[in-house]
Amino acid sequence: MAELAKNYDPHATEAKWYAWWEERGYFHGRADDPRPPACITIPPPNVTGTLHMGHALQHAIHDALARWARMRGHNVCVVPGVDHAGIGTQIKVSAYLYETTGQQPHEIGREAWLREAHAWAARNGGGILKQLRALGCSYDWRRERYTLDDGYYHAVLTAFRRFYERGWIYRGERLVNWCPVCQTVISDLEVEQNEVTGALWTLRYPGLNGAPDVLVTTSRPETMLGDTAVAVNPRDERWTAAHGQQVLLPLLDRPIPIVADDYPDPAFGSGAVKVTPAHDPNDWEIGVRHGLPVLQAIGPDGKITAVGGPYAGLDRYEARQRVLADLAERGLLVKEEAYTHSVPHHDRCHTAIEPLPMEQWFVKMRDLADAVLPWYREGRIQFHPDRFREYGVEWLESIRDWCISRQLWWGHRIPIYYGQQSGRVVCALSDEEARAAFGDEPYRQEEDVLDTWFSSALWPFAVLGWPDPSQYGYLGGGQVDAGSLATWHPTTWMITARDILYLWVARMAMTAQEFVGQIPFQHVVVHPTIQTKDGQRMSRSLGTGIDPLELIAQYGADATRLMLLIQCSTTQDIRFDAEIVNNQIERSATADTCRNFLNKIWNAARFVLLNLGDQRPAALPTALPELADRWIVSRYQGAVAELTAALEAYRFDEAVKGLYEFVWTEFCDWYIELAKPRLRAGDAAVRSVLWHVLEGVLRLLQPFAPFLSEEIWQQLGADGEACLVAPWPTAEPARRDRAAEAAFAQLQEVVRVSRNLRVQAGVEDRVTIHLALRAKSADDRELLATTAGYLQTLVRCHEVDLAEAAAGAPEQALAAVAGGVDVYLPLAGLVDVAAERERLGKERDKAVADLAAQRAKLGNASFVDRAPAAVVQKVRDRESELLELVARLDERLAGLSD
RNA sequence: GGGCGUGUAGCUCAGUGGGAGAGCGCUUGACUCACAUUCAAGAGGUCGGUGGUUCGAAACCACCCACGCCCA
Repeated sequence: MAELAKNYDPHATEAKWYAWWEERGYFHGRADDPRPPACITIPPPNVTGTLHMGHALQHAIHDALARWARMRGHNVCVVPGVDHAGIGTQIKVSAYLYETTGQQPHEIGREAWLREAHAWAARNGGGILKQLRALGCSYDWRRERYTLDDGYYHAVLTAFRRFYERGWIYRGERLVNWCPVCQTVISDLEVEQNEVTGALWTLRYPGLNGAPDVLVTTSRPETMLGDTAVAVNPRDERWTAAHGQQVLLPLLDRPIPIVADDYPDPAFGSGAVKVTPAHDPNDWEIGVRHGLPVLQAIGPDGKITAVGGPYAGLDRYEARQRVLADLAERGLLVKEEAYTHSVPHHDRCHTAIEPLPMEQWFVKMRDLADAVLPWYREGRIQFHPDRFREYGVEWLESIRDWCISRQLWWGHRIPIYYGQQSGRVVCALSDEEARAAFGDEPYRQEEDVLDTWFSSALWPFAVLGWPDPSQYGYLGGGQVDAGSLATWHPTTWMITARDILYLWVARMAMTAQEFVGQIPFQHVVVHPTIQTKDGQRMSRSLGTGIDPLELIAQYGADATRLMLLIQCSTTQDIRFDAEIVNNQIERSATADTCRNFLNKIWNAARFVLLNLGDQRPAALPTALPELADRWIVSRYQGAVAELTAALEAYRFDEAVKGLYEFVWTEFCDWYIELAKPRLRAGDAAVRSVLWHVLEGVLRLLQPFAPFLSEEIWQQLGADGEACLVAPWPTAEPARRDRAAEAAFAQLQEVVRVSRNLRVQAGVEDRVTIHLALRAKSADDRELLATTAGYLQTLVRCHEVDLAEAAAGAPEQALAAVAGGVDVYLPLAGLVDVAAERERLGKERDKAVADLAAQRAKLGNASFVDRAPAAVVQKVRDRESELLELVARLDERLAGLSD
């Protein structure tokens, strides 16, 4: 057996074990495996993306759950994949082409551009999946899917056609969110509201034919070029006379009507608003109600159209300045005031959205939403934490139709074909189908592609082979695992950040209901968002992002995983404590803690292996005569039960902290220390306990820190091939020994108190002392008698003088109380009486205060009557304990006064 | 405007009805034969505020304050 290095070096072991696991096929799921299934289809990262902290946390959770399920005997299948990420990729590829060839997309045309884009994605794509291997993720890489692979493309078109045949897909003119930079429409969910400091201008529209002048306020004066009315509230008496009259739109001198509508707020300004149906969602609605014309004053390029007369061709912001200047010149600009308001922006390029009326494709959502609402309401899909279920219900209840067309080339081209002569519209899954449908008539395909989220909404079942698992249940290398969909759908877990609960999770539920008639996943685990130390958003562009690979390089994959999981509670944000200096991680206390923890386990293992040599100890004896053995084995049972419960509740922080506490404090600080003299004495039981508890700890650690646990587990020579497939430890109630735990707790108290006395007395660490103990109860005396050796080891005392309480205190000794035991540290002639009196006096004050609190409770009749008997008894016990403590301290203080 | 989250030790956070906790940091001591990425001891908190429910509130309820997120 090779001796372990003094410190754990993660990098040496990580690559070795990952390759070994993969080579032995441990990550593979097989549909015909009869064990209970467990499946995760990972949220596909963008093909162009790189790993960020959010991914790292998400996949630390994914892999912990996957490994845990594998150890619990499930047939685990984690399907990885990537998303083509429509707009993001199109922007990147176009920028790359422009840089390298100086060509714009329209110059090379759709087909050539797509060839370039596919080639680019093949070269640069899927980087995140490679990085996930560095994190240790045990995914079935053979099954890797891509939203643009043949099978997936087919699934997307099939889904479109099924919706189309249902009559749920329609084309219509609506006000859409147009991004003038990306040159495409985006959905409501891709819009982010940003606070913008702008101004609020008040404009005067002169009345015609005796109508009053109307003052309107706006934050976007340039849109006045497209105004087709002004509106006032019918309840606003100031304007009653003006209903139906007209005002003259300044600059363009166009007469427009004054309409009465409930939208304007009489309390706000003049009570009148300008109405620009083509450029404002509220105005669009007013326009619909009053049959107003829609005049598009701003074009898709963000410039003023011919509608804007003399302003045509100006950029929208330039036009704003010109309009304001011209209005001012005519004396029609009444007021300008500073104004902060939220303005819709595109969440990818952060350009201000321009609402425009356009023909787009929509999906009717009402029926789909109604079909899944019961799943949400009744908790058939379980959310962790549950509050996110209610969050989904609200969205589904007020759902709006989904705009699914995008003016892009990168994506799934909408499978709609138009007959050139008849104008007939046909939905076809292929060009062949379309040709058959149109016969001799020339036809052309719709130019737009589908929203990326339309394709990812099919993810859980599409990656498992829908619509035809015998053909698309891809297993890599041209092979198919036809049973995949039947075996693993519904999947077990969907692990996600909360920002895509609408965008993605709810839509997956709706498509699954429609296409496979099942919930897509049993549990949705919503993890927190990682922020910077100061609570800022982590973002590479802001320079506040942290590269998880850098963390892995600095701390190792296991420590990185632990660091993420130990912070993963039910809160919605995590502040990651790393200090960043010059874009480098200077230090992270949490990461340090986790690395130190792993090093601690490494050294505990080193200790065990050094002492056991090549001999694996015998099975754990049923009867353990030694208290310490019974105690640690019992505590181990507790750790197993608590850790399992924490994972079942998705409390990764509790899981890791519980293990940390057990391993470091109980196993290392107490048990191993006590084991040392016994090992020297050749005790066999201690070897067995050390080995078995350590072996169990490694299995408990495997989901969180797979590399370290595999490395040590292999050296221990445990039964089985790999820690990764070893059975998850189960608590054995027969090994739980509450009496041993209570006895050991009393002993620990004596040790703590004795150590404190040593420090109080200023005894040097290496000096051994004499200790006198006085115990009132026979049980305590027996405990102390049988464990005197423990005190010698843990307190460094050479002799323990044990007697019953009546024996009284030794002369010249420091004193303290540890539960039912009086502890004395005799120091012939060395006791500083004044200091000792002060110390004991403080202790007495504390006890007296505590006693008073207990008595106050017991003096309260309603407490005694109404509190549960057990609680009252507990207070009574505490009262008598404290009473005795005070008496003992008094006695001791009296003894000091001589 | 509506919804949600957060506020506990200097920092990052656990703790949902009955004696205030962890890690880091800090103070003191120790290179003790697994580990100085360590060991031992210690200091440090009107649990955001006010009111209520209760025999009893850090926890439950109401309102308020501060910060953050989502929706409109």
